[in-house]
Amino acid sequence: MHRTCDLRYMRYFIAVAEELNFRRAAERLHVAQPAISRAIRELESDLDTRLLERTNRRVELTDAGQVFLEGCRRLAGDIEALIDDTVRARDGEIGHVRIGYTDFAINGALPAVLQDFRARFPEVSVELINMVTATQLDALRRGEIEVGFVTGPIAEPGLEHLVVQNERLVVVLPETHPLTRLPAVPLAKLAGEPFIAGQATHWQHFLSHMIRICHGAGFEPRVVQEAYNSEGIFGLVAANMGISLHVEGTHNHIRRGVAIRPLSDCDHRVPTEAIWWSDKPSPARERFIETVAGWPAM
Amino acid sequence: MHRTCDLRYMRYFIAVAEELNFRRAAERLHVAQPAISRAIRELESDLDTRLLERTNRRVELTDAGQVFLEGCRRLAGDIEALIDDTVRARDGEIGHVRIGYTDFAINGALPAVLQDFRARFPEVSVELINMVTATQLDALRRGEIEVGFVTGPIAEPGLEHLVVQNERLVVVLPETHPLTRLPAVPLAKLAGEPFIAGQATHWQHFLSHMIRICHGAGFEPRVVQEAYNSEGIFGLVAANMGISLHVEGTHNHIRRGVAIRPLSDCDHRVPTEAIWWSDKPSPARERFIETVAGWPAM
DNA sequence: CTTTCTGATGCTTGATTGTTATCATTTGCC
DNA sequence: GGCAAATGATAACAATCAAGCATCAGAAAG
Repeated sequence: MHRTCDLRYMRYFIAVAEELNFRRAAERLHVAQPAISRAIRELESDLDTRLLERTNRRVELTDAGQVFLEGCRRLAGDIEALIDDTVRARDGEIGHVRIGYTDFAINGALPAVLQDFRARFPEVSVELINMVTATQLDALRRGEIEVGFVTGPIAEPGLEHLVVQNERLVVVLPETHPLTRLPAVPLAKLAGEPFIAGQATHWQHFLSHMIRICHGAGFEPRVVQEAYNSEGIFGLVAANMGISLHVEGTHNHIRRGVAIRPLSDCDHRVPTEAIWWSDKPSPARERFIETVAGWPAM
Repeated sequence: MHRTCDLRYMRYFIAVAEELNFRRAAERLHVAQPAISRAIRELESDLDTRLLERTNRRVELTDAGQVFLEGCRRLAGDIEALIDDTVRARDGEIGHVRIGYTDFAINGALPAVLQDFRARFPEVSVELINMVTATQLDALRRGEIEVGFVTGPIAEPGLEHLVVQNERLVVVLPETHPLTRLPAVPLAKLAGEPFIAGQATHWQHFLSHMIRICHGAGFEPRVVQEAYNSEGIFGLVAANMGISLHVEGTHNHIRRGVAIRPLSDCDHRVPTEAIWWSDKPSPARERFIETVAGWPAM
């Protein structure tokens, strides 16, 4: 049972079993007939089992040979399939990608990108994990996700990025707030307002945008309440506890009791970026990034 | 994709992928380390796919390598299983036997033998085909059955046999027949009776026994009706159309309207034999014949 | 009885695989 | 910072294995 179950020998055996003739099998395999004779002899010797009952005039399968033949056929097919799968894994046509995403990303183009990707690579399974930007950066470092959709800008060596959204900010107001009467709100009008914001420990990447533009308008935002996520912020605004700033993509996400207004004097944009570790090769991830890059809206 | 999917290389790859260390893999396989390096390189070259991402200090699987590893493991297991199946087919532990049997055999020890065989070799499938002796001989010649249970004696070169039953004859009488008053019937009393017999074209092997013993008692049986099988014979006797001779094993098979009596002056016996083609090897058939031979009642 | 077809065998050659010795690089330690 | 240890890669050589060629032996066919 050493070199026996060499696949070459199995192929030889399949040919002989199908032709029931050593010479024809040899021709089919483009080898000389003695090679076949010896291959079969070695197979039989290693298995300690007669596979072909052969006289000088007739060749026929033994019962064991019949069983072995069926097994060899199955194995030959399995190997072809395995090679195919391996190559397709190399090309990223089968595999798995784990993707982190922020609330901003899921309210933006991410759903459409995912749909496109699943249509183009149906055999790549996608795992989606909601995380804030900072958590995604950790997860990337630990190899727990292949791609993050985060609030940028991110500049870390070894981390590649692709901007997928670049959104203006909007004011989130309680429906009854006086500023809702304006079609667009100047930033300075928010100076004295109580602010609702995401938790400082998790939302730092967005908060730095918020603080920067408030400073640009000459005031420090007065944060009266922190919320865990976008849902929480909108809820607290609806409860009239304050106002907030958010990205414009949130218009996909209307909430009763809340009014959204653009800023009249602020061109600042908050980028959402796909980021990944450029030195960790992952074919499925590359196909995913290609899909992201090819998405027209980006 | 030529010699790549050699199993040796697959085993090498499995070892490296499990150890994630070329040297340890080499030790585990009892070969030198360069052999491993080259095997992996050839695998990768033949598949045109990088399987292991390796620096001088760390080895890790690529996505394609992971897919290939799982496939190799599965294939390695399948090959072991195939070898095992092949050896078991050689030993007749798995396989198929087609068995012909007469009415006499199925009323005798055959059912018990079959039960024993299926208990001992549950993975040998048994196909049972009811045929008269002459048909079984044809089927054997054509290779349509491996074993026949026939009415003997059979003496044909190349055909081995084993006597499984050796039965006295009994008289089959209509319930109302005067001879039923005797506990045992002398043969000569049947001289003038109308006989029911199996079809001459099919039942020749049994008929020759019947005719021989009648001649021994000094008369020629007067056959008034032919039947297709035992059921038919018993039915015609019950219908008072005549009497018949049958083997004693038929007492397993009581029919309303029919009485069975032994012959008082006839020691002649009708053998039922298992027969098979001695020069056609069939491991499952050999196990079956061994079971037949070991059956205590035979 | 010869011819033809079959699979088997012995010998030689070429290819594949393994071993030894060595290198280049990285990591850890003093 | 330099040295030792460990790792995978490489080159050259040796052993093994498999293929080809020529030929043989036995059976069927004419």
